[in-house]
Amino acid sequence: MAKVRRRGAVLEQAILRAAADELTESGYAGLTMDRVARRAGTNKNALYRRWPNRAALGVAAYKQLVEIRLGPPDTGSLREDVLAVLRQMNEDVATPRADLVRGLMASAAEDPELFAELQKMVGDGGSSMWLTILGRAVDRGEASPASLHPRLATVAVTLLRNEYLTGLTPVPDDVIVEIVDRVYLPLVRSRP
Amino acid sequence: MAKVRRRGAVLEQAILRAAADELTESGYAGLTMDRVARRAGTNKNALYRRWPNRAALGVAAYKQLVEIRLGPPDTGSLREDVLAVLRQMNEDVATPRADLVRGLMASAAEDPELFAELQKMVGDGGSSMWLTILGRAVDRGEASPASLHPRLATVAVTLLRNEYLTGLTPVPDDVIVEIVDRVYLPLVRSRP
DNA sequence: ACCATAAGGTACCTTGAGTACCGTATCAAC
DNA sequence: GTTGATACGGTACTCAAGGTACCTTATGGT
Repeated sequence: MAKVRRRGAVLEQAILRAAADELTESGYAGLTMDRVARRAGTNKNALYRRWPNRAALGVAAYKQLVEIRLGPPDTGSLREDVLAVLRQMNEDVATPRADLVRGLMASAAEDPELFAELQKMVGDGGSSMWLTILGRAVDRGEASPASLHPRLATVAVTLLRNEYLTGLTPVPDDVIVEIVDRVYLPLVRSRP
Repeated sequence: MAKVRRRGAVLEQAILRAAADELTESGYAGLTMDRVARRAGTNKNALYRRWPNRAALGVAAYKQLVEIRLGPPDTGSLREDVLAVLRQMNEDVATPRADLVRGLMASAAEDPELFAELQKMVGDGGSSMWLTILGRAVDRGEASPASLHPRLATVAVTLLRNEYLTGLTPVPDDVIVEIVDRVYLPLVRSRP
């Protein structure tokens, strides 16, 4: 019996891979320690040696899933840039992912450190990206320089995130357009 | 042994009361069927005869907690009105309640009907109240008539809700002021 | 070649959701 | 009253899943 025994980083990656797969297939509810262990071809010990509990593994696995970040679009028009980002996000976050974030948030709330980590991935809103997009728009005269403030710049994502956290995904395209045309564009153009 | 046996609505109220108490004391995680039953002086049968599962009971109990709605303030100034509502909300929703909403949302997501009900309580944002506040502001010339649109009117609550759903509560007062002064007021004043 | 370390294997504890049954108080209808 | 359906109380159970304990064995460093 040739039992090649994986160790360290190799095994860790295998576990994370298994966990991420489980997340995408069955959501956070489907992420049980036994299933992940079995799928990774190992057992719960190996998991608990690395993560203190299910929530921590969940967050780590989720991190794998969101690593694929793309740069800001540059269509030459603020409206198109914003629509592109929101639509992209709406696709990424479609049905299974929203459940996932809800589950993780609920489950990680007990551990402040873990929650903070999750927050970085979910709640941040990527303000630097938005400031880039807006910066270009300011140069083109499409937005006021006063709009270059994180809270203001991320209003569009924040509203969309609210939609899929409190509603059912995916968000209809009309809603996205409404957010952009009735809220975001008027806001960044205005003169405070 | 004089066993006065409660039935129907009486018992139902007792259960809901017990569940609501459990929610405020220990959060959604503390809402176990056994505990609620014991606290209400009954047993799980009585619970399952009324609600199909824990999530449904949780939502029903939560409804009890949020029934106390107050009307919109009328300070004579839009800024003060908005600040008052947001600050009130921030107090109401302080620490335990945010966990609660997160837990319920995650747990109710499987049942669309239940989720919709919860959404009405959490996600709605009370657009009618906001339209009232804004309506007065329009009369005073503090806001543009074009701002009388649900999506636009509720932007402030939505941003605040996002804070306490993705962050840890309570939200610092600076954040509330920032939302009002840098986003909401400029938005409702502007007119393209 | 040795040895601490970390795998694998398995069995276990505990909590909590949900179910099944049974006896009995309550209420309505006759 | 007497009867009969309903629904409450009590208890005991199943099942799934998080988390722990303990032992054996492969692995890689010294």
